[in-house]
Amino acid sequence: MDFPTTLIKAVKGTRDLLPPATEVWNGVEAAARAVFRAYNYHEIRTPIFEETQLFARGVGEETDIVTKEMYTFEDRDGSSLTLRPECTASVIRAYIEHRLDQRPGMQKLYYLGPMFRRERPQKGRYRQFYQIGAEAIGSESPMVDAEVIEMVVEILKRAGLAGFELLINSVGDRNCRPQYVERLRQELKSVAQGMCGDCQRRADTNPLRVLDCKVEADQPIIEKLPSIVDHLCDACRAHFEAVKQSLADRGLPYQVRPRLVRGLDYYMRTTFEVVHGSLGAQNSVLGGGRYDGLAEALGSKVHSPGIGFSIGEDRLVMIVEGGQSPAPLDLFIAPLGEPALRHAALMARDFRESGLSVELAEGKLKRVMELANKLGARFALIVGENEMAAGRYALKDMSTGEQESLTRDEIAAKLATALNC
RNA sequence: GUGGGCGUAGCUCAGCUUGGUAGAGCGCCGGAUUGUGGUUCCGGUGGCCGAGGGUUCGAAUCCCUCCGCCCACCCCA
Repeated sequence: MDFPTTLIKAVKGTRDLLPPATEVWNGVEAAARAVFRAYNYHEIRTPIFEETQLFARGVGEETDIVTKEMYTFEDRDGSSLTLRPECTASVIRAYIEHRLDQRPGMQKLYYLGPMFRRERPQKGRYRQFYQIGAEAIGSESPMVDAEVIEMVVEILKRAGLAGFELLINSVGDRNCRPQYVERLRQELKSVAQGMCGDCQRRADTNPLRVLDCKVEADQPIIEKLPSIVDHLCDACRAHFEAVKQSLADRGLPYQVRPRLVRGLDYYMRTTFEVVHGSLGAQNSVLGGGRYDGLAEALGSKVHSPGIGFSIGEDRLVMIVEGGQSPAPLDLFIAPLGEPALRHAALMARDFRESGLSVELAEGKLKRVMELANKLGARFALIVGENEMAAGRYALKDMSTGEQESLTRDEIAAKLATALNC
């Protein structure tokens, strides 16, 4: 008998989510769905892969994301497909394709599911990762920005997260941003040589990223660089002020971070991020922003301004985990002997039908009681010959050890009261 | 793509410096207790010591190569 010498394992950067961790994932997702519902967002499910061009156009042809960090492959007919690295482009594509702009009001859509990136994995960053996100399409109002931010904070709270910080910024629009970037580039020409190697390179290739440098020695220089919030055009400044005002009205604490510059071309005006200290180098739990030109870039004939965010679910689960325990088992049934087993199977079905989680296992009583304990059962029900003859069964409360002899109706009533609280 | 750390039981790890044929705790299984769990006690199962090659009488241990995982960088969706 030959056994394979190399075990097949989950591929690099992917992982299995096992119970009881999956309970935490479901808890986070349930919290998100509840909040989405409260804000009148509705779920959209887009394909997990798309034509490569969608992401290339949406994200920017020249970015690292497109050139080397996507899961791109050739289909059998020669077309280039890509596993979605994010969902915003897909949502906008669907919005255009199905003329959702013709539907009444704004489109408020949410999604959740796996995304893919082809990078070296590290803490909180996997090749298959999960995002929960939403897009509000069809309005430029700063009130929408604030509501989206309020909603995402509500999701985090509802999911059980505490101790996070909300960071916001405005990156301007097509008018003022290029001017600011040029200004920054000029400024860097004189100071860049005093900075770290990465920054010297970025000063040319991607000046905005210099602002995000973490090298300690560079910080004094960065402090003196011009800030984007001082270079917004009138319209962008008014928008930003209105967003901040609305956040204040809503009692949402935030910090303005002029150095919060999202890397993607399509972001305009409001950008935001939530960070949490326990995450290591990848400390961002969620990011989002306004993308008023994206729909046009993807071929929309109508102006479809939007704002959205996506939560890194892997990271959120990582910091929420531990606070929640797996769902307990309501009832464990221990039948003794063959006739009791058949009888118990029917009892199990009835209790399950009434909404309880029920497990049933045969074997030596000591053995199955041990199992009941390990499974975290709230109650154990012993079904033996004595019980069947008497029509009264032994119901044991596993936490107190108390046991009483009850009829089926009494058991049902007792379980209902004990478990409904 | 680049750098660093780590691969020994299901899990967490010791053993490696100074080579002598594999350990602990937890878990799992059984017993003390023929129909009663948790605590306790006793016993047991469990390892191609990541893979391949080399040195040696002898390698988990020393050397080389490869693979995998983790962390960080680049970048960030």
